[in-house]
Amino acid sequence: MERNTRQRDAIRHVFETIPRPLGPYEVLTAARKSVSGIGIATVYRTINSLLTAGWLTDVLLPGETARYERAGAAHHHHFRCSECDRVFEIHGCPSNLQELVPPGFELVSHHVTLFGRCALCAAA
Amino acid sequence: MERNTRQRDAIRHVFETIPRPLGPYEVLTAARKSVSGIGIATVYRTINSLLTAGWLTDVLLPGETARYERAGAAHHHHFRCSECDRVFEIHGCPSNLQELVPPGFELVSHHVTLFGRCALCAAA
DNA sequence: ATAGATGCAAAGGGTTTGCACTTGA
DNA sequence: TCAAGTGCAAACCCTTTGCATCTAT
Repeated sequence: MERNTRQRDAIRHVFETIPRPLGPYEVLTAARKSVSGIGIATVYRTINSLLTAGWLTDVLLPGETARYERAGAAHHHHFRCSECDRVFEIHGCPSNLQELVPPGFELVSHHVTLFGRCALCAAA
Repeated sequence: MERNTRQRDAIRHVFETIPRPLGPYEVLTAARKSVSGIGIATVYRTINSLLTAGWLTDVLLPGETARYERAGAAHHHHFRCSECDRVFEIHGCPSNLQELVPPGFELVSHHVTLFGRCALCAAA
């Protein structure tokens, strides 16, 4: 991540503009609006640099390929709408995780995903 | 899943014998002990039939490929040891999940994975 | 000028599928 | 017997990599 290129600007712009976790092909499609010839390999390479640089974090939902979002937000989890497939941030954590840990086990971190219908889909 | 074959017996036997979530290649390796010529395609096809039949369920951990275990156990979650990579069942659920759900959203199900060190690795 | 970045295509993992052969009922 | 099941290889999807070319600096 040493040079500024049109491609990297475009990819960063995508993440700065769309406020939800994005997969590589979503990033590609959005970035092509600024740099039409950009390739998927560049998207992957840039995502990986931005991860290493701490500018992005990965959002790993069970059974799905990785999505990415801007790093820096407070610790949070995700709600995935099974109707529209969008992923939303949720704030706060389950309170009694330590109680679930078997004796002798050491809890380091946790991952929570909620599934259901988002407000828009539930209203419809 | 209409006929009983040596291959299917072997695969069912693997799941009945090894009491933890297994990936397709782990199943292949274990099944080859009974049926040496069994192929990976048969493992995948059989796993998918057993899923459909409700005899297996999938265990999806964030950022990993699917594992499978015998269906029928009570609702549970998993603890993954980051040292030995084994996956353990944990019992009980976080109690206040509903409080995390944004207004208007409808919670249908949830997924929790805990990470850390298992009792054996923590003791070492 | 030149090392870093890009685009393409090929190569890798994991999973599925087409097809001829085998086998359980 | 003969349709269901199997094994192999090819095909797919997602991701990474090799390489010739391009481009910020």
